[in-house]
Amino acid sequence: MPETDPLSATFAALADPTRRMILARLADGEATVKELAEPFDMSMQAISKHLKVLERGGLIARSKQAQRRPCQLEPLALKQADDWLEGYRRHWEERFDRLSDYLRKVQDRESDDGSKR
Amino acid sequence: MPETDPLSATFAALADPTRRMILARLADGEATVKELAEPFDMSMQAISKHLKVLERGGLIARSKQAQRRPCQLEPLALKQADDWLEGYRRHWEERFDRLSDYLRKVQDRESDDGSKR
DNA sequence: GCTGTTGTCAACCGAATGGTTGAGCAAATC
DNA sequence: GATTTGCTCAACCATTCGGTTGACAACAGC
Repeated sequence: MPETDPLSATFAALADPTRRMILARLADGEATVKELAEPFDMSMQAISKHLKVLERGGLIARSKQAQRRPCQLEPLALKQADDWLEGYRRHWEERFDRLSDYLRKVQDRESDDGSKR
Repeated sequence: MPETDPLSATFAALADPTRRMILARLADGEATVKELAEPFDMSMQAISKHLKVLERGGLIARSKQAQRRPCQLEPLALKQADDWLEGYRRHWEERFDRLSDYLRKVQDRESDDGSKR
């Protein structure tokens, strides 16, 4: 995925359960590649690639201490994904409202049935 | 991408500018494949494929009227993506708070400098 | 019953993804 | 200085992606 726009790179990085688990781990604080690879049945090289995808998506930042290359969460990209979703919030809230209306009506009708019985 | 988990399918569907533009169009209301393809310099087959990806991501629903196959936004998947992001909200809010603190400190220091001048 | 419109399916293509193994680098340790 | 540890790079592989073209199905209108 060469020269993609930032938002696409972010969403693409999020579209993988392994990478989302890595992010979950990083939410608890900095970690090295070794530590991140630990829980997975996968080579460290594979994890290294996942980290590169996360980095391109702006989701993590990497530092350098000795031969270790610790990663930390970079929340700005997450916020930008959230900002994009924000533009659609009213859609699911409206849908939720309609659902509530419907449930209320159904309940009213059931109450009527009950009174007739 | 076979038998992916729903959240991954949703994020993957969002990771393409064409598909996000399609969603933006659908936010204004139902549209046919032809109408959706209109603004793009791309075959209708390509759009049809994008729609299939969006459908697999749970982002759109399709009905059937005559030979037309209109699409509409399905906001639940967007909400679920948002719910996932919700778990990280505190991270970017904390970061924002730290930035505010920093800016406040810088401003204080500049005020000191000013008083010394 | 033709003809045009709308849309999908199938096959193909080049590029990207997600994994592997093997080699190698750089810093810490013996 | 030799070895181990932590990590990346390069090459390879199968699969998926994003687009194309061509054929065709289903319905509408003449």
